[in-house]
Amino acid sequence: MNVVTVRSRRLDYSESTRQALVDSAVELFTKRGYAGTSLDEVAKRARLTKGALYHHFSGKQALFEAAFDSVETKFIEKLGEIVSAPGDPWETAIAGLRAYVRVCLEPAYQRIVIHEAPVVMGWERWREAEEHFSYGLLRSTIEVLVTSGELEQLPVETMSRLLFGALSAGASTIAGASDPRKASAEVERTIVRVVEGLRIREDAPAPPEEKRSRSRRR
Amino acid sequence: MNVVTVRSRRLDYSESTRQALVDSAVELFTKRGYAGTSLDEVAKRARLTKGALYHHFSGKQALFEAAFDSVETKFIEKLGEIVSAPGDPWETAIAGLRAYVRVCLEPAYQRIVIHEAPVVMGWERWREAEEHFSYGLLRSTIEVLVTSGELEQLPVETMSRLLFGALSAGASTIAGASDPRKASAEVERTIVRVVEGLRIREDAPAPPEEKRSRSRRR
DNA sequence: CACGAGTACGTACCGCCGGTATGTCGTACG
DNA sequence: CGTACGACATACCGGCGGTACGTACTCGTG
Repeated sequence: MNVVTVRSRRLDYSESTRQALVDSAVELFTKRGYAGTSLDEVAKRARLTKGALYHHFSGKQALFEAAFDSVETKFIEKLGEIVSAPGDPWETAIAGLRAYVRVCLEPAYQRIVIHEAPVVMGWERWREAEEHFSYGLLRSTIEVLVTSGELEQLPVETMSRLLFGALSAGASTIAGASDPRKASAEVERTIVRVVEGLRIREDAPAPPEEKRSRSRRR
Repeated sequence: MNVVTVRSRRLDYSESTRQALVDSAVELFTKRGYAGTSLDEVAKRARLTKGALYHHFSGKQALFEAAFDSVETKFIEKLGEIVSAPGDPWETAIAGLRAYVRVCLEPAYQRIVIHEAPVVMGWERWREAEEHFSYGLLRSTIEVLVTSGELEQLPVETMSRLLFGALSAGASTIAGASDPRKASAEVERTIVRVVEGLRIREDAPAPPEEKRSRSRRR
């Protein structure tokens, strides 16, 4: 009959239970952290048992990575549209910056992606995964700004790393602040100011390449 | 006789075993991380048992915090001398920056203080502890720069947080780079450039306060 | 010096949790 | 209609954090 095998109802069910497990994991990891969450809890909250969990995932780490992917894809989609929108690259980049700060306020993103992922997955693997998500977005945006002559000629990779770290710290600050709205405004303002400090202004050309401001040596 | 009771030899021994436990914890936490280290291992490496460990510390968390304090005090001392040295505030601050980047390359500092502490201790408690250590130092340095008119008038707290995050990310980048020396040089150069972007240059006074610089070429 | 008390550990054990091995039920397929 | 396989559930193990308790040594006191 159909050359393309129709996706069986059974597979649909299976996929839905897998998604239920991931959703449950995201919730619990967000609330109690990786170490504080037991697999029995995750399974129970999805009205399943640990057996089902170990059928779909090879272990706790794999479950966490699935939760990580889920959170990333959920929050980063819109961000991609923003920074890839047509218009002045500088303006869109700044808009992306502001949007990302807002994403960082989501508890799930904050705890799972920013705080726990580097520890749970290991920094190397986290870095690798981030290439396809928020960091990759930031990096490509910066690359555009540098090649279009808006930003100072600095190593893109390094600059992206530093800015990414600053953004994460800003997000944590906002989340932990007594007045999040005020903190959010300050972080946005400061971050934008930092980036503008790296902007190339044609009215005052930057000093040619490496230049020692003082007689400071070594 | 001595009015002040002399410290008994027994207390000396006790203190030394405590220190041995802390040293062992620092080593193992650095190599295998918090979750990957068992208390039996820590005790065994110090030629003790878990009983001794639980006599000196209330639990695994408390042991970690002791290790955290140990690492911080060990590496931050020299940094404090550097930034509190007399001389041009800008130059000493930059010197402090470079020195801190080097501290961040220490594996123990990297893993325990930067990566695991916020997760293990909880971000709020980590932030509180950092007030007395590296973050406190950075913050006070920035405060000096702002009040002495070297740096742009921005919220000191926020600026410190962002810079601290950028530094941590830079350290991680260096540690994970295939060519650490090159990466280190790039991070230093970029960080310094970022801070210089926030510097107030009297030859070209910055636009008064908040100002939309809307004139932009493409 | 005798002796009780407190300190500095060691030993034995418990409960939880990640992981594994195995069983069971339903569905697709020949 | 039987059978093989996927989608779970159940039972169990080992390791680890934490606790309870035992013990030896020391110190202060009469």
